[in-house]
Parts: sequence; structure tokens; C-alpha cells
Amino acid sequence: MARPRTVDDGAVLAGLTATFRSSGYGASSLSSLSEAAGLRSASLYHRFPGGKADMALAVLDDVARQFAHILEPLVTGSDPAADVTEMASRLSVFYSDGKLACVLETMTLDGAPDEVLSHARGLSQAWIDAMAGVATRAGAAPRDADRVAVDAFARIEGSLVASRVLADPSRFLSTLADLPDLLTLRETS
Amino acid sequence: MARPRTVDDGAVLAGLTATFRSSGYGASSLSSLSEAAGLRSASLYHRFPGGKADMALAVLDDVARQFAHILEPLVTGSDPAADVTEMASRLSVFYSDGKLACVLETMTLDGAPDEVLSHARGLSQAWIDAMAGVATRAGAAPRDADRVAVDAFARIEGSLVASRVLADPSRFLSTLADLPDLLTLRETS
DNA sequence: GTCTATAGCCCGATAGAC
DNA sequence: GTCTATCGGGCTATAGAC
Repeated sequence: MARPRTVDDGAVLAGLTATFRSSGYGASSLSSLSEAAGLRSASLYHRFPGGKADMALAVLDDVARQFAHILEPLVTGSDPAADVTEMASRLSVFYSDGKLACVLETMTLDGAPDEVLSHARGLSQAWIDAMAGVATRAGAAPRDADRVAVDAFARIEGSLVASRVLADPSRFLSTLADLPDLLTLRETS
Repeated sequence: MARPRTVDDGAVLAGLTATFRSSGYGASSLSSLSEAAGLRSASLYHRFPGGKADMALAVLDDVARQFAHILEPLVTGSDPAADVTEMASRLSVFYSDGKLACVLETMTLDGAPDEVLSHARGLSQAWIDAMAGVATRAGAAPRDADRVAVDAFARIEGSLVASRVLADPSRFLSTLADLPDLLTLRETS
């Protein structure tokens, strides 16, 4: 990233991410991506020679970087319930309190190339593994830890879908609030 | 539907549904819809003068009809837990054991027209209302009934997303198995 | 590194024969 | 009621000036 660029890398990625996130892979046209990124399509092809698939992979790489931050409390923390609360807080920022869709959901629709699908799959699995890890530290048996981690993943994704379909993001926030109990096996919900 | 048609109405709708369901609204092209329906695009325009939006609305109408059947046990039954089990069984057929996406999820992405969005929203709400109704009959207070119904909706949608993203439909089936306890407030999960 | 311009194809949609 | 043929425009992608 040493060479001068008239449009900031981060701004380009942010624009591409926003478009893929809200429209999905197949419905994101190059012109919509170009407009959101602030670059003409020819310039996008200069940065992403593989075209739309390359852009999607770069977006997923960037999302992976953001998730590394979101999940960091689960890896470095020592108080499982507090660590999950902190992860939930960072998730809330990432999803804008439930107003934004999950790129893992939207990007795996349409006719996304296999490489994009497997990338999204790996990212989801890493997220689940991190949540299973904190459940294990909270005292869960490996099978239970994996079960509640996948359950947490499904509940988060489902609450985002419900927030969009019902046009009411409140379900996402209450799901986040339930996560500490769910992942530490103090299931009250 | 008295006039002769060389291609069966049901087959056309089934093809359109399959395409919208797996690709979403924006990524479903007229050529893909045409191929799935078994009709040339000009013939599709004859049946659906409003174009793609008309086709999407017809698909949602058909889905509403199917949901009337899926939800029928909740309305006519007398044993809440058994009624939810029967609904879950019919849902499993509709979603092909978790291998098919939810048209309510995929159709509300992309640039779907407002009419399509509100149609999908109404269908989701009817589903939730039916589930809240059975929870009420199981003894839940109105607030609790609505809460668990929305929760059930979100869990079902989330398990379908998880099934797709993780390429493992088993989460959908275990979510269905949890529904009777969830909706009758015997929460063990 | 980004731009204008354009290639070639596919898009949604329509006209008119049968 | 479905077809072939076609319109204008948007699509992904590339060539070449600056």
C-alpha cells in the first residue's frame, strides 16, 4: 500500500462492502459497485483484475479483519460472560444495531462463485469456533460448546433476517442481550 | 383458469418460485425465470403484464396459499404441542429438510419493489400471528406469546441461513424439533 | 492509477405472426 | 396463449490516453 492512490483503499472497500451487503452478490452490478466505491469501473478492474469475484473476496477478507477485532475479547479475555458481552457490543456496531444485513447471508445467495462461498463458509466457521471456545472456557463439554455456538450463530443471523423482514431491528438487540447466558450455558431464554 | 394453456399454471409458478427462492429478487433475470417456468419471456409477460414484480407477487400469493396449509393445524387443532409438531412437519416438507432457502428472506434483499417487500412482510406477520395464537392457547400471556412467536420465526430463518452458509441442513431439523417446547413455553433448549 | 470510450453480450420489455 | 424477432439500454470487461 505504499504507492499513491487518489481514492483511499478503505473507502473503496467500504463502498463495495455496503453494496454487496445490502444487495447480495448477484444483484450487485458493476455500476452500483463503481458508484459506491467512488471509482470508475475500469479503475476497479485495475485494483481487482478478477472482476466482481475479486471484489467480493476482498470484501470478505476485510470482513474477516473486522471480525478478528470483534472476536478478540473471546480469545484474550478471562471472564466468559463479560467477554461475550463485549463481543456483542462490537457486533452491534458492525451491524449498526440490526439495521444492516449480514454479508455472510447475502453473499451466499445468487450465483456467487464457489470461491466466494467457501470463503464465507470459512469465516462463519471461524466465528462459530471462537464462540465454542468461550463456551468451553465457561465449562461446557466440547459437544455442548459446539452446539450452543452454532445456535448462537443461527440466532444472530435469524434476528437480522427478522429485523429486515419485519422492519424492526429490536429483535437483533434482544438476541445480543441473550448471548452471554446462551454461550455460558446459563440458558434462561 | 378456464381457458386452455399449454403450460400448466402450477408448473410456471413452481419454476418462478424456485428461481426467486434461490437467487433473490434482483438476481433473478427474466431469462432464468423464463427457463425455470418453461415459457418464453413474451409468454411470461402475457401472464404477468407487470413483469418481474408481478411474477414475484404471484409467487408470494402462492407461498401464502401454501402457508395456509402449513399453519392450518395451529388454527384448527386442540393440542398446542401436537399442533406445533404438525406445523413443523409441514415446514420440513416446504423447506425440503432445510435444503431450500426461505423466499421471505431472499425476496426481501436486492432492489425488490416496495409492493413485494410489504407483501412479504404481511406474510411473515401472519405466520408469527398464527404461532402467537397457539402459544396463547398453551397458556402464554399475550406479550409472552408474541415474544416466543417472533423468536420462533427468527430461529427458523436463522437455521435456514446457517444450513446454507455451513452447507449442513441438520441445524434446521433440530430447530424444528425444538419448536413445540418453545411455543408452548416449556423451554428446555 | 484513473480516466474516456467502447466492445459484445444480456437485460427487461414489446410488436406482431400464428 | 405462445411464439420469433427485435428495441433500447445496462451489463461485464477491455483498450488506450493522460
